[in-house]
Amino acid sequence: MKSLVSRCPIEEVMQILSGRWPTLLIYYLKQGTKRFSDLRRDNPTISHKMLTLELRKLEDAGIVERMEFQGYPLRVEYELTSAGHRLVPLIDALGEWWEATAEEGLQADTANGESAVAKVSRPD
Amino acid sequence: MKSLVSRCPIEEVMQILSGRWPTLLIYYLKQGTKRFSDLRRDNPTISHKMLTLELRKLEDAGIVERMEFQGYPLRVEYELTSAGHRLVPLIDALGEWWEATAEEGLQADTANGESAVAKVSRPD
DNA sequence: TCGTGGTTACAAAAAGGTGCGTAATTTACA
DNA sequence: TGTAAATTACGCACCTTTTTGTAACCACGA
Repeated sequence: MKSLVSRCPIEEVMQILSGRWPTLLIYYLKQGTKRFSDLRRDNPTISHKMLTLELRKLEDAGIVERMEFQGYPLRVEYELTSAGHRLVPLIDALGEWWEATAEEGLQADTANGESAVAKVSRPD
Repeated sequence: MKSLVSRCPIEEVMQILSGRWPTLLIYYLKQGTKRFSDLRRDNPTISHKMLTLELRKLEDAGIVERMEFQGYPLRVEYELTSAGHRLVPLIDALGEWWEATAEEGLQADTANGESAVAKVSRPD
């Protein structure tokens, strides 16, 4: 699933953050340490399997730390690493950008139609 | 496209930026106006289908503007909207965060509050 | 038996690739 | 003079690949 042989750091981050779950999980984890079952409650639509996969991915990326405590039943806690915490404001900024964009976008400059804007092509 | 009924702006942005192409296309488009065929040359591994789909998505999101010039053969140019330009530094910040993280991540740290509890690593 | 965190096998769904068709004009060529 | 080919930016149908969901199973002790 990962070669991560990309020369571009942006490609690499997006490989990690892409999809519905990563940013959502980070969102919940920034509230503090969470157990596996907490995260499932926070986000009831994620499947058991996806949650483990996504957490593993975030762990591998150094965003989340997994702590396993022996005991019965088994207890595992997840929390953001310091890198994970530094990521949070960047993600938030994207959300804010989107909100701002959505507002301005209400007066849709996308005056679509069959005939597009009359732009004249230069002779070439 | 999708319902986009998400209450969370972050979920919405990620829906747009997720995947290999959106940030890559934005990257090339920040260099200036590009034609469809330019973008294919910039990124030879994207299929024409994907390119149209992704461009349409970015257009719908208000990130890219599509300009169609009549003439034969048809000519279409794409460029970032002002919102698109404002997005660029946010994406760049993610890339920088990743680079910084990758460096420090070589010694996978735990700069968080240390619980004295034993931490057990997963078998694998 | 239940509950925790996790794995695996199989099935369904989504994403993506390939290749053909199309428009309106110009050029290529017999 | 007739016509076939090429051009650009796609849409569409079909098929493969990847991702995700479902469900069953595991360990352990209360």
